[in-house]
Parts: sequence; C-alpha cells; structure tokens
Amino acid sequence: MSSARPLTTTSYGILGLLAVRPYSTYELTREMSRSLGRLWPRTVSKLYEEPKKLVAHGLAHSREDTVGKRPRTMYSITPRGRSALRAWLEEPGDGPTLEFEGLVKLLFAEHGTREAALASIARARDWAVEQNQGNIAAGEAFLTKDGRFDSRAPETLLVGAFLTDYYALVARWADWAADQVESWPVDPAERRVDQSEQRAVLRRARWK
Amino acid sequence: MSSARPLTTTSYGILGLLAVRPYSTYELTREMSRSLGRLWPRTVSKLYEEPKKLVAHGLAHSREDTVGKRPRTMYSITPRGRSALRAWLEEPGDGPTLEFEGLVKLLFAEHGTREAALASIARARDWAVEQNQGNIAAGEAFLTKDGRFDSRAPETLLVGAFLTDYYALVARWADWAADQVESWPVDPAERRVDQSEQRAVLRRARWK
DNA sequence: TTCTTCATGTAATTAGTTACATGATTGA
DNA sequence: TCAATCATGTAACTAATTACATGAAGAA
Repeated sequence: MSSARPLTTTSYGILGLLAVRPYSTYELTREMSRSLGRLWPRTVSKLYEEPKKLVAHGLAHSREDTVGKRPRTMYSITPRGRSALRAWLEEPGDGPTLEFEGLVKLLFAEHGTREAALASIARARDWAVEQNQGNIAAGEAFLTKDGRFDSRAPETLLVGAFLTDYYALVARWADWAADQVESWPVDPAERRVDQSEQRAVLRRARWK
Repeated sequence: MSSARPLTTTSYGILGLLAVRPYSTYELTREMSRSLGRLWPRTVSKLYEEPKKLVAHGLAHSREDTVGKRPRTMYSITPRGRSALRAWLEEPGDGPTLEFEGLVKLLFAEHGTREAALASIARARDWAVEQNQGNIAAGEAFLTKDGRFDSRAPETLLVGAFLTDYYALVARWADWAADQVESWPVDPAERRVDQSEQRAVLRRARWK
C-alpha cells in the first residue's frame, strides 16, 4: 500500500471531490475550472494521473464504464479514503500563495514603457472580470436552488466569499494603478511618487 | 548563446533586480523575502542556479569577490541584459495565480471537525498578520527616507498597494469566516447556509 | 572555545506542464 | 457528411523543491 508515491495537496483535493460523489476524469476537469481549480489550479493531465495514485493507496476505487460506445473510468472514494481525508483535514492548511507575473513587470516598470505597464494592469483587470463572471454565475445558481437544501452550501459560501472579494480587489487595484501610471511622465527619470497615496496605503496597512 | 536553457519569469525577475544594482547570491535571497518573493516566491537554491543561466545567455556577468576570507560571486547586468529586460517588459504579464491549501480544506470541511476548520482559518489570519509586518516596515522606511529621492518609489507603491490590500483582505475574510464557522452546529448534517450572507456576497460580486 | 547564524553552494528527486494522439458524439 | 468539440489518455520534459554539505564570522 505505502509503496505508492506520497499524497500531495492535489491528491487530497481530488479525494475531497470524490467524497462528494463519484467522478469520471472528465468531470474532474470540469470541477477544476469551476471550483477546486480556483484555489488549487492544476493542468488537466494531472487529473488523469492523480486518481490512479489514490487507487494505488486504496483510497479510491475505479470502475470501467461506458458512455455510448466510449469507455471511461469512474472513480469513487473508499472507506479508507474517507478516513484519510478526515485525517488530512485535521491538520491546518497553508495560507495563500501569490504568483503575479504582471506585478513583477510593474516592479521593474522603470525599464519599460509606460504603455507596457498599462497593458499589464489592463490584463490583470480583464482577468478579474473574467474570473468574476463564473463566480457570479455560481452564486446565482446557489440562490435560485435555495441553499437550505444544498448540504455543501456553507462551505461554498466560505470559498465564494474569499474569491469574490479577491477578484474585486484585483479589479479595484487595477483601476487605481492605471490612474497612477497614467499620471507618470513618459521619461522614467522624471517620475515622482505620489506621497499622499503612499501615506494612504500605509494607513490601510495598519489594521492589525 | 541560445544553447542555454530558455529564460523563465524567474530568470527575468532576477534580471530585473540586477538592473537595479549588482547583487551577490545571498543578497538575492534577501530580496526574495523582502520584495520580489512576495509576488514571485522561489526557493533559495533557485537563486544560485538562475544567475548562472543569465550569464550563459550573456545577460549578466559574474565576478568573484571576497568578504573577509570568504569567496562570493557578484552578478551584474550587461547591456544585452538590459535590452532583454526591456523586451520582456513589453509583453503584458500574466494575472495573479492563487494557491490556497487552507481554503481547499475549508471546501471539504464537512468531512472534518469544526475545530479543524477554525484552525485553518486562524492560520490564514496569522499568515496575513505576519506578511503585513514586513509590509508596514517597508512602507515606513519609504516615508521617512522621503520618497522623492528614491527613483523606484513609484513602482514600489504600485506593488505595496496591492500587497497591503491583499493581506488586509485575507485577515478580514478570516475574521468573517471564523464567525461563520463558529455558528455552525457540530454535526455537519445540521449545518445550514446563512442566506443573508450568501446574498451579501453575491451583491459584492456585482461590481463590473 | 563553543555555539549560532551567515553564507555558499551541489545533488537528487518530483510535482507539474507541454506536447502529442485519437476516437466518439453532436449539430449544421 | 463534415466540422467542431467532447472525452480520454500517454510520453517527454522541465521548473522547482527538498535534502545535503560545509566553512566563515560573530556572539556569548
């Protein structure tokens, strides 16, 4: 059993989905764009690999199924899988990790053009708008279905609230940042920091 | 020249630092915890490897130096490095990527205890408080040094504003989430979603 | 003198991505 | 019947991490 590769957060993420209901691999890819992938993004091919690892560990069980004439593999959680999930949930999870290439480019914006900086900012805003679409759609679906009958609604609310405020933050920041950069002189050497904004940011940082 | 491995965002991030001033590898690790690492976190050993790649591409230049009796390698940017950086900056950068294990655990909180959920939330808040420390310190340093004479202050402000609001968001969300979870019955089956909160979140999502 | 932290790196491993391949289903 | 996209996977590669190693400087 323990000869298989160790389980990662990705493994447990998928195990968590299987704890809700059985999934085919393709259905897992849907969840990646809709729910889990927003907090723990992974490429599609991982989703074909990880469930096999769960099976090797005895935490999931695979069954060959067909849709029409096409074969597919359905995965479901085993009792051992449920207790492994329970054990994993007992350990507090890591805080968020941010990777933001656009912001890296802004950090070095003095070596590029003002227009390039604005383009990175615009792209970040577009990203936030796009992510927020799906977010709104999911929220509306929950409300019309009447959340009282969806047993997973309390968890979804915790996640949805974070993502909602996160996307809004990115968009609002982008609007502000675009204003700032538009006020920059074209020549980097002539740029001066907006000191009142600098103080405003520092005030916002003192929330403790 | 182009026989070396292709450059990644990590490569250009380090190149950007070298565009500010020459760095030893150890000084690069400092910047990773202080500035660049907040937006583009990488493990220390990468910082010993990437500059060599920059040198192989002719974008940086290394010089053997000593501190006392100890040898160290100092890296500085070359003219070709500056133009490579400029070219990279012209392409808009990717939007943010979020990875949040604690939130993954909350998504599946019905399979664990309420206390475990609260622990993940508390850890996220602690994380935000800790990150925010360095953030405040950096902001204060800027103000006392009088930002008008720091040519990189406008860029730092863009980045600092994002991080400030981001850390504050995590902390405020954690406080709210803890309230929510504390109101959960111990038995997962009895948990009901707070519908007024659900609507409140949806309203916050409609900003466009 | 001893302990700790600073500072510098290498080697082994792996988690994850990119690229490739292909048959089935559905709608025009 | 043709095109698009749905659906299912494998293989090759690599960016990044973890683990290991070690000497110098400074503090107690």
